[in-house]
Amino acid sequence: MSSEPTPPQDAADEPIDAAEHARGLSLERSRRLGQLDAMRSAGTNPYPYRFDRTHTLADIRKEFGALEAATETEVHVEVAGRMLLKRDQGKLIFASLRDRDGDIQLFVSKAIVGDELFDAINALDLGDWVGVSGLVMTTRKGELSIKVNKLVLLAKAVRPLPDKWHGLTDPDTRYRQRYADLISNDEARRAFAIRHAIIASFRKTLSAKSFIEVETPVLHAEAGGAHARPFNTHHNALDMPLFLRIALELHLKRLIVGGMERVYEIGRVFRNEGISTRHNPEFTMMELYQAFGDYSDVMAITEELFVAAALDAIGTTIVDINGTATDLAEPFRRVRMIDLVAEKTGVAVHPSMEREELRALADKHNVHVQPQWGTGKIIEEMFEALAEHELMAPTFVTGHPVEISPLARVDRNDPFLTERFELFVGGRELANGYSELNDPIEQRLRFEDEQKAKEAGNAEAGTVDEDYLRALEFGMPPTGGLGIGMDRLTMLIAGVPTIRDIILFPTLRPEVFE
RNA sequence: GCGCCUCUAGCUCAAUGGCAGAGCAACGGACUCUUAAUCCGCAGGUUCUGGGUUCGAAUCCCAGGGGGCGCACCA
Repeated sequence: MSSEPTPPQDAADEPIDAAEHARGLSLERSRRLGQLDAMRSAGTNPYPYRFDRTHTLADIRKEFGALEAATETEVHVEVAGRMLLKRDQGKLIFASLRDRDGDIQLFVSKAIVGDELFDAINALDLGDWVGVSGLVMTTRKGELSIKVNKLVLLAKAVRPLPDKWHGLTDPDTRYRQRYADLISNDEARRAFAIRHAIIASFRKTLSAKSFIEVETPVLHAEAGGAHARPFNTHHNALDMPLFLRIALELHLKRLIVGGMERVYEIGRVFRNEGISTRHNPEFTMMELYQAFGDYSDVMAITEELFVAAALDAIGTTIVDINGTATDLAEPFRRVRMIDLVAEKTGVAVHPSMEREELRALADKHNVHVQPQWGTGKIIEEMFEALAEHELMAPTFVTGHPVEISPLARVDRNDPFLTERFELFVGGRELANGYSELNDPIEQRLRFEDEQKAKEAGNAEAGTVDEDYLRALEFGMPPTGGLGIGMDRLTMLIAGVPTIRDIILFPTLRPEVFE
């Protein structure tokens, strides 16, 4: 409002020195900042506090999308959005306005708004936020429009938008200036809408199954629940080292001990490892635990979650995997890890075999075996080297050796294997689950093996978590557990090739501002 | 960490050893049904940074920085 105090503004405040003043961007910013000063001098706040709209742009399109061409209505609406395009016709201006989920054309006639407002609208820059009131209409060509009566600037854009047709293409700029990417690239907006829909779908599905959503600590005294290098941090008041969590698992299972029966968490985990098209140092996991079930129950839940998420996010269960249309609604293939290795090597393998025999087989297939690896680890390495990357259609790989699965329960039919699965799609691991080990005596032995591996120099190995063992000693019912990589699932459903396209602000080196 | 590629106007891109250019955006002008509006005019440059070769470097070489891809790491 005009009575609001306007802080003193001076163009000389701008940190643009005289030598730079003639340069393109500086010149453009100066011009727009000059508009701000002029508005303030005239008693108008270029950044007003609020605007009440009657409709979103999608509302208008839904309600009036069927209007015939050249229709004038008496329906008065108030809308708000960012002005992205402007087509000046002399005494008529067409502009494109966009809000969160729609767009619409503004029809501005000099005869209706008068000379002063017409000139003000003409002086707006692409990128400015505006609030508009007017009547719903269609043009002679049939374009749904708002015949503008009044228009107010809601926020001035001082920087110019990216190219109106090509948007932003430079990956560096797209990730660093995600705001500009979202303004100018439809594909970016689409990917993050899909991400939201998937997470919302998970919550809906799990709530319907009586799962409770919980939040467990991100700061851990011990980084357990997976094999990965953690980020280290420090608590000042307690003067103690802490780790950012690498998994959600051990706290959620404590809640199963506590009797919550069905819990899940969707949360960020942190792994201090390489960055690639499939890895970001912080990423989002969904883990759930269901009392009285085993790994077959959580495999079924995995399929159900995937199908519902795809339907909710993109309206179909058909997704593209490396150029092949694949229906997620079909039951996922199930195959044991040892059978995949046998298939690739032509030799039946099993963790009970002599280590030397497996090592020779691995050598033959150029899998380099490290001295501390046991038979189970050798089998897994052969699986990863020979079979994993070829698993395109969704495949549950099951029966991981005990050696590499310290938290999973031994297979009821084979003491060398666990009741575990990993889900692979497009050659990538998307999920991991098992019948949870709930015998505290056996869990202690498994932890002690981990501790030995860590002391032998394996930085990813775990340690003995005494509190977790104490929890198990109170008794954990039979439980099935599942973890799903939400980022990779989103990549699959959105059909994007890199994890940076579905993480709003991926990890980058810090930008240097001069 | 290693290898390959890449970095030019606000944005999208040309120029491959010989005068740094175009489109969009901006600026000035024309236009009352356009929609990537159109048309006329004008302006905008530390070619990522530093060094070198050369009569001459955006271009070739060296070093550094950002980014991409691949490898390694990621049980």
